[in-house]
Amino acid sequence: MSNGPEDEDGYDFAAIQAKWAPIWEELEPFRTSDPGDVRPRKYVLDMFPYPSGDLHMGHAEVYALGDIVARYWRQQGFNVLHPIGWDSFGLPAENAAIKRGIDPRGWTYDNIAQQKKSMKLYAASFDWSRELHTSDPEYYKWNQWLFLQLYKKGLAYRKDSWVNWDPIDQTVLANEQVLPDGTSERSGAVVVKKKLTQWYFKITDYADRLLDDLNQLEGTWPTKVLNMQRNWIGRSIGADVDFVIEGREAPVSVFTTRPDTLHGATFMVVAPDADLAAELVAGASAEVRENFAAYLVKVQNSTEIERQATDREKTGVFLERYAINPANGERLPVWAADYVLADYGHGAVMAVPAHDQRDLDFALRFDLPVRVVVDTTAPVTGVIPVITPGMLDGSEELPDDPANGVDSDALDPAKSGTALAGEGRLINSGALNGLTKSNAIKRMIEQLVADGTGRATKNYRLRDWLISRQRYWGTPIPIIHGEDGTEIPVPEDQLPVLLPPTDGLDLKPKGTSPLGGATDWVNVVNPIDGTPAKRDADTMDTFVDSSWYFLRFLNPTDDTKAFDPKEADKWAPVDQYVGGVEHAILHLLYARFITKVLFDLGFVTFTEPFTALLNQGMVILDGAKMSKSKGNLVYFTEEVDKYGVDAVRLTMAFAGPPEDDIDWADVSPVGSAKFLARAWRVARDVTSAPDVEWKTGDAALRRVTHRFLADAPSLIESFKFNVVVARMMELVNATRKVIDTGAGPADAAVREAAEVTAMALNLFSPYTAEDMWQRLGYEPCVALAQWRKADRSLLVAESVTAVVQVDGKVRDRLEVSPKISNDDLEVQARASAAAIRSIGDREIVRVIVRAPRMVSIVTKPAG
RNA sequence: GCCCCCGUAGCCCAACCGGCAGAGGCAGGCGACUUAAAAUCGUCACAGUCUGGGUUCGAAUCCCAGCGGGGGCACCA
Repeated sequence: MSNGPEDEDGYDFAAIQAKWAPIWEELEPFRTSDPGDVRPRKYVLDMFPYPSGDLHMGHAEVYALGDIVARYWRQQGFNVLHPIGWDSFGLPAENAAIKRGIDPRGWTYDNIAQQKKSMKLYAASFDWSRELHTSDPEYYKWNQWLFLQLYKKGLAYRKDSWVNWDPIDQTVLANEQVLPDGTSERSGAVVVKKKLTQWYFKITDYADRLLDDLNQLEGTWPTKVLNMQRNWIGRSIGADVDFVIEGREAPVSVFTTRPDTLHGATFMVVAPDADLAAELVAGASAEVRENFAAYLVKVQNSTEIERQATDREKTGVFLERYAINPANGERLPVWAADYVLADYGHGAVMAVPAHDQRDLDFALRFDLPVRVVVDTTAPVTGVIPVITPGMLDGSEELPDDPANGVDSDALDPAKSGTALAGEGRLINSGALNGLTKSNAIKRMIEQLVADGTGRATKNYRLRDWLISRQRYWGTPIPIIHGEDGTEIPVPEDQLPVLLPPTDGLDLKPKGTSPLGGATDWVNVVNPIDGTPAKRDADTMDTFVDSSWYFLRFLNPTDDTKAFDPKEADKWAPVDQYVGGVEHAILHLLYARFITKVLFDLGFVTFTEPFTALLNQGMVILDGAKMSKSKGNLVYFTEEVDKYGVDAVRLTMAFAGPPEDDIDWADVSPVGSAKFLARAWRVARDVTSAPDVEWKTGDAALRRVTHRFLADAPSLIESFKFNVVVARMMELVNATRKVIDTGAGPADAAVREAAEVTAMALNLFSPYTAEDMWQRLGYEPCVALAQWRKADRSLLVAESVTAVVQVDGKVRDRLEVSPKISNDDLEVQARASAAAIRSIGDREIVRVIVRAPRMVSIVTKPAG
């Protein structure tokens, strides 16, 4: 679509863009720096982009939506901080550099230049004076500072552990970077396990707070994200139970969420890759040791995909050892099996096959006993009589277990193959018999505590955050390793530890960090005793960079501190964060964690970084995610060239609720462009002067205008951007009508409507809005014009339609005054001929009146 | 397996606290302007809200069950 051969005074988006971009560049209307500004503050933040090339349609969406919010608050009289920067460390730059034999710096900063150009054209209302790049030493110096703060607190530590290994990128991955199908989020390679010494942040120390503080965000974060985070942290409440192992001094603890079923434990299982398994098998026969060794090799060579296939047959090896059940003294055989995870709980479980499907599958496979200890039929069938509270607290006798008349075979897990996971009452469990599940859990924990063989405890699905990467293009870890293996943190006054130049370095993935090859850089002198020492050659996960960038925007050029706590007090936390749902877990969880650490260290006074969150959906095409490989890409620059910035932005807002995906095949940038032209022509056609008295204008149009002024703010605040656009269209349509077939272009209400349209359009399509504003006789910038208050007297309609229902069906409509009383309305409704007709000879039993909208007459059915 | 979200015209989507199912757009039909077309302007809606129950004077909206679609987590004890 193009503007075509228009009359000389037609709408031309290209000309308008070319006209206003340099003027805004000059005026810098969105710079936020005046310390004397007394307006209330809002910090609106859009997730910063990774510069992987030019902007794409996803960027077009997020920056369109974030800008609506930022511009809105400015018009509402707030001092708005809306910064932008680049998340510019990371693997794609390095991979591109390797492929083309160039420096990742060049690639990265070229892309940033390209994106910046597009972003400026896109006219998001950013404060460009605060622009930052995480790959600048001025930024990553403070990543290193942050690392040292965590290190001092014992929250950054090194451990030797099984890690996720990406065989293509030749680097470790955080759990969060392994996709559900067991492949790498980055390279797509099948992730394997490898034992390596790596740096971790102790996020698990914060698991409870990260979980519990989500409640504070209820209502301002999407429910979906809150649930995803809760799921990810995955807190389980249960108990640790200590089992004595024959021939071993220290008991072995297991974690269980079902301590009530302890009497039903018939064996124990340890993770084959846990140290405990190796220790226990050491005392076994040569044959078993051999079997175990072979099994372990098999387990370690299996991929995440293989391991996670839930329907695969259970495997395991008996270790020829026995554990003693602390509840009843029974001897339980100890097995090693890979359905038990080494890094969850204690890497060992008590197996209760009757009430856990995995344990049952294993028991049936290896012919181990199955003992039912919860009668799951009890509450359902009433086989056990009603249990009174007195019975539960022990003051009354519990009834015997009669369990007769029940088809025991169908319920026997050993025969049915289905574990009994449901509620029920305890049997075969000594003192617990007759108790419900929850009471039995309580009672059992009390008993374990009394015996000193167990305690209530919690476990988390969340693991510590693995932050080291064996790659070049990231923040060097500020640690020096002494010859004797000691870790020496680089003194803060020696930061930043600069990345060495790439000259002479082999960036190709080879399993160890390329920085190790920078001999001059790696080899240093131990700052404590002057002996030879080596720098840590790993770099940090780039999620460290983005976990605190919102604070750096407050004083991005300060080289004396990461951020200014006074500025943080003023601006932070972020009032409105806007970004893609793909960051619902990783980035948001890390940023929340780091914020809590900074709070504990006294650097900030808040515990959650993002007060409100808007997650926009994805831009897709024909129902499918856009991707290069599928060849269904829509290009940002093409769309912007074809339809104009304003039309693309408006389309993003109008497509539907922001959290829904936008199928670019379903929406119409052409339609958006047509609407913009239509709105623009309204402003062009206005012939009255700016000082015309609005009151003299067409009353009906004024009502439309003021209803819009009254409704739009709450719609914007609840992110119903699509509805606001629809309402703008309604306003423009109404104005057009008055110009063409009503009071005409000189009417004051036409000017008022056009001005309001320009102000509102500024949120979505700033170029068109600015041009309209100027044509209406005002100086730039419309973005700084304050939102007008609706005139309340114009909000009341002259008359409203009241409906008359008889037995729930609409039978008549009455035009009434909006101020009509319930009584008057009822009188009118009872007098309605249509109502009387449909009532017939039936008796009216009830009349419900909701003036001025509705009267409901209820009759008694005839006969 | 566990948790969450969504089903309204051909399509994208509205509908405040339960109160006239339609605000807006796309596609389409018709008309005006035009020699004609484009552009522009105007005009046109029996979809009864996925299905079945329930609550209610009244249900797209609340409750239950089911069907369909989407998302997150998952051998996490």
